[in-house]
Amino acid sequence: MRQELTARGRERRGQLLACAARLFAEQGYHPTSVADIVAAVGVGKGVFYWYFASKDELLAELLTASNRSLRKCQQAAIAGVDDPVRRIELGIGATLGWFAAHRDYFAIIQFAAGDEKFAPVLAHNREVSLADTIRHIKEGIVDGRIADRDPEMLAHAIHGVVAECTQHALIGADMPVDEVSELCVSFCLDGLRR
Amino acid sequence: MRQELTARGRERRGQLLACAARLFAEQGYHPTSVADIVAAVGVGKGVFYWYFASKDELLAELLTASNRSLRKCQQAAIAGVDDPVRRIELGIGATLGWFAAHRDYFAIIQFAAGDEKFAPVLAHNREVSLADTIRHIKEGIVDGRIADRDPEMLAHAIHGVVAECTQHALIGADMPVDEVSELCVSFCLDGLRR
Amino acid sequence: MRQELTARGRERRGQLLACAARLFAEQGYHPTSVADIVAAVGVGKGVFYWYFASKDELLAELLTASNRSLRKCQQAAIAGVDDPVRRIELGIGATLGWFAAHRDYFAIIQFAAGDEKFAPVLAHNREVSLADTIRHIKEGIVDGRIADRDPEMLAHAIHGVVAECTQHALIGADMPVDEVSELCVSFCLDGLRR
Amino acid sequence: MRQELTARGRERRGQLLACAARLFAEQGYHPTSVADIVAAVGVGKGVFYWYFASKDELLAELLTASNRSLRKCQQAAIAGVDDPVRRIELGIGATLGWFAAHRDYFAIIQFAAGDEKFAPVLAHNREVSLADTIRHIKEGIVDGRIADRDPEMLAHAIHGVVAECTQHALIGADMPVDEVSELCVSFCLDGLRR
DNA sequence: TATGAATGAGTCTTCATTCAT
DNA sequence: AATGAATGAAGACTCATTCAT
Repeated sequence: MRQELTARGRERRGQLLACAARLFAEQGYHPTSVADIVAAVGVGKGVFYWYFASKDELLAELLTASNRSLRKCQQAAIAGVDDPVRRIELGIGATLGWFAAHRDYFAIIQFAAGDEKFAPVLAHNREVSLADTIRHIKEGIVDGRIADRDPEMLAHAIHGVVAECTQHALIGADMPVDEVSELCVSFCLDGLRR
Repeated sequence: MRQELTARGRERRGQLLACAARLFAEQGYHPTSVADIVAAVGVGKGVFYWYFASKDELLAELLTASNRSLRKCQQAAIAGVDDPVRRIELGIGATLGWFAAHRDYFAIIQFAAGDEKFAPVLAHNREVSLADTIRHIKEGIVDGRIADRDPEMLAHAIHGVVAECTQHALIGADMPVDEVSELCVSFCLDGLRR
Repeated sequence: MRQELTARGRERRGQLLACAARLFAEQGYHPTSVADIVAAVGVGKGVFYWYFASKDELLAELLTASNRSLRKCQQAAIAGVDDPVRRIELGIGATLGWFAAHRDYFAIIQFAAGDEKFAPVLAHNREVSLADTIRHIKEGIVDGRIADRDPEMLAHAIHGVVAECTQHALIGADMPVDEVSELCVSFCLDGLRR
Repeated sequence: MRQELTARGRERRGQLLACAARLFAEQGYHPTSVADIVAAVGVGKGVFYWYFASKDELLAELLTASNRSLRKCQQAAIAGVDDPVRRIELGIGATLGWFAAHRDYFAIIQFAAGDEKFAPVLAHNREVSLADTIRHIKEGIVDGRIADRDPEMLAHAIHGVVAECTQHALIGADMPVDEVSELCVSFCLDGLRR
């Protein structure tokens, strides 16, 4: 809505975003009312609508902002690494690390995935992330390091492993990132057998 | 609410359940009102509350019923099979097959997973299913057919692969079950490498 | 919204319509909240939306219903009269009589005329009424009883006279209908001069 | 609010007035927010309240200013004319001409006429204008040029004709002022008959 | 003078649930 | 078993107005 904000404005906006993220993660999106959010920040109701067009828009922004942050993290992790398999390993680690540091977002993303209205935004985010993984896989196949199967499906499989392990081991069981990461990596690279 | 239902009553209840499932899958849980459901069935609003204590309860029932059905399907698939690795393969195939035949439930389960109120029910369902997988994995480890790593994490990894591939390949891309199944199995068993 | 209503339902609907009309006339449309209306009827807020899709829709219905009533009155007045000039006279009288008996509607119609959203509905009502007047005028011209000028403009002029005199003499000054009617008729038929 | 304004101040005030008039005419009074007005002028919200005590006050000012302008126009038209009938003719023409040149105000006045809050202001404006017309009529009656009927009612009738024809022929159909004027005059002076 | 930010009462509307018949 | 009607708490959002700077 607003394009140019004063320093104070940017801060308020950030407060609202952060507060909303926390409340959404704690109580869920629908159970959290705009009134709850502004009360938590300690401002009037109008403030919310000065900075955001709607509650939905705020969530959408949370989604895109978190995705931006996650991708930045992933890309920093693989910067300068040539080996595609190694890039996959590092990407998995970066993703797990990011979620460990931003646990709130996991619940938010999971909610959004189950809602008709936000699924499209998430789908787009996922596409982008997937495309990266697919690229690494294709390079790996060319190099002969990765078995020659449908790269898209393989990418999905990796994402599935990471998502599930994030939820169970990081969010649920609070295991150390490295350990979880190692398990995901070894499962993805070597599978069950031996 | 009712314990004993007439034949007609059981049918009504079934209609409501089926109609609700369809509408929840199409439009989402919250966007579907009780009024929508009874209108779709063509009955008055009171009927709904004759058979269900609340809208939430109906969803919970949908969740447990679908889980019961899925498990039955999985168990039928592995009945009489001794090889644990083979049991895992068959379980994956059965799961994918079930979702292919009950696509509506995928959306419903996904919604429930993102909702504070229903996550517990799902978590329980998942526990049960996981326990099965873990058992197979442990046997496989004892047999020396499966690498000796944390069986719980491995089970989660498998579930993640199946969930993601269900969503992408079955629901999204409408690929044939066998093909998807084969890919999931080979990924889980052999991993990416070679 | 509802199509089939029980007797009780029809009554409620009528109460809401009548109450709303009174309040709109007394305080204006915008200053009257849905809460005011249901409170005046003594029912819960949901009842309003059981019978009407929105506050706007209720007003629209008030507008069309009142128009229907007015037209019925006008047509009853001229039924069986052949002389077009006489029909104009009788139509003017019927219109004034109707407004005298339904003073509330005058304010409502006047409000609606000034609102972008309802002007179209009114415009349509006016078209219909105008068409009648034009027909009479044309017949009068053919008969040689009425001067041969643009019938549409003449019809508008008559409507203007009636509207203004309704507002001033009936609503404002509470003059007897017959007297006002006579003045309108003589003005329209004979003009100012002598 | 302010009594003495700088040149720049007067200009700003004028901009706000003009912009508001345009927006009110285009979208209606209530649908136009103060935010819309200041955005259209390109200033901050505070500016509005520097020059006007409230949105209502701005509209009231628009109403009185437009009335002042209209009256000036009418009086210029009849200046130095003795014949009362001729003065009526000229007044009608001047009124139609003014509205043709200030179409925006028609919608604004029409809105105000239907609003409890502004009707009084308009009523007063109308009184003044009516008084003029009544004076001409009375003189005409004394002269024997105008039939001896209630001058107030006659004045209202004339105003009704002019209002309706303004709306229909000028605003709606965009007919040339002279033509509309001639029709109004002939209707008012001669009526329908012959 | 001017601005961006803040206020908060007030509005419409939805909907799960209950009730009288 | 079933219905149409009723309830009312709760929610998102608007906007005229005010304030700190």
